[in-house]
Amino acid sequence: MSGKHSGMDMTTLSALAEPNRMNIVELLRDGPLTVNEIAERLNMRQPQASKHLKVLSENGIVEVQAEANRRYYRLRAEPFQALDNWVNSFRGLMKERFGNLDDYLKKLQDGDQS
Amino acid sequence: MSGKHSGMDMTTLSALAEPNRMNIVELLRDGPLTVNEIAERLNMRQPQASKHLKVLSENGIVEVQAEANRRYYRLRAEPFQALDNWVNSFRGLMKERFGNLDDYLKKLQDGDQS
DNA sequence: AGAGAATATTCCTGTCAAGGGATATTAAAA
DNA sequence: TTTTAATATCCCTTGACAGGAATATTCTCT
Repeated sequence: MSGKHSGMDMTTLSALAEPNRMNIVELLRDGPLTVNEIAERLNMRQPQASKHLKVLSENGIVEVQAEANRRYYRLRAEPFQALDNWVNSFRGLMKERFGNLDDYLKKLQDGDQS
Repeated sequence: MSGKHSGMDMTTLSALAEPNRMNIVELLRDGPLTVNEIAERLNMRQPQASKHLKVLSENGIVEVQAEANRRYYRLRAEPFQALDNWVNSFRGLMKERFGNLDDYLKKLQDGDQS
């Protein structure tokens, strides 16, 4: 064998690569929401919302908390930790190669909070 | 309108979500390589390597440097910076919500330098 | 138990992207 | 200019996946 694609979980990336799912993730930044709330705010139909949430769920990006009739979906930390860790493993390489990465990052993280 | 999927470029994610392309990215960690070298080390055929490199190129993940007959592909910093920035924008949220994110991250980034 | 809300699942269909193979392009060397 | 190496592109087929619509499931409340 010859192609071991690092520790980064591919399914996390492909799950996030779908626009609607990305929208869901962005939406859940502000806290847990039910399926209908999600579907409504992103104006997609409920079944599609459920399907996308299922994918996100299967990849550990969200978790469910059943409460009466509703199901609250919330973000989970692990996949973001893993992603952060993976991206940061490139930092050393890029720092020497491009130099100003550190400053660039610091500027972005400080100023840009849209 | 209602679903603006943040500042994170979706194409970067979908480009990285493909196993072969992820392998290429991992391979290019150690420095620029030609198409044939890449194809060879990942035992894929040259045309597929070229195609994947084209996708990575179109998304700014790699850049080309022509040298005589060969074309050296190397990683670019920007997409990783953007990704890092995006992931870090979740950090605050997760820190309060999960508490131990900071320590977890610090541990990972310190120990794991494979 | 029956009605109704909230959510999940199934089936179908269309689209898009990846691999295979052949071939076109570009540049170097003879 | 013909050959040869390196790389890119084209066509075709196939598989994965997302949306649409209908339906099944689960829970709550009366």
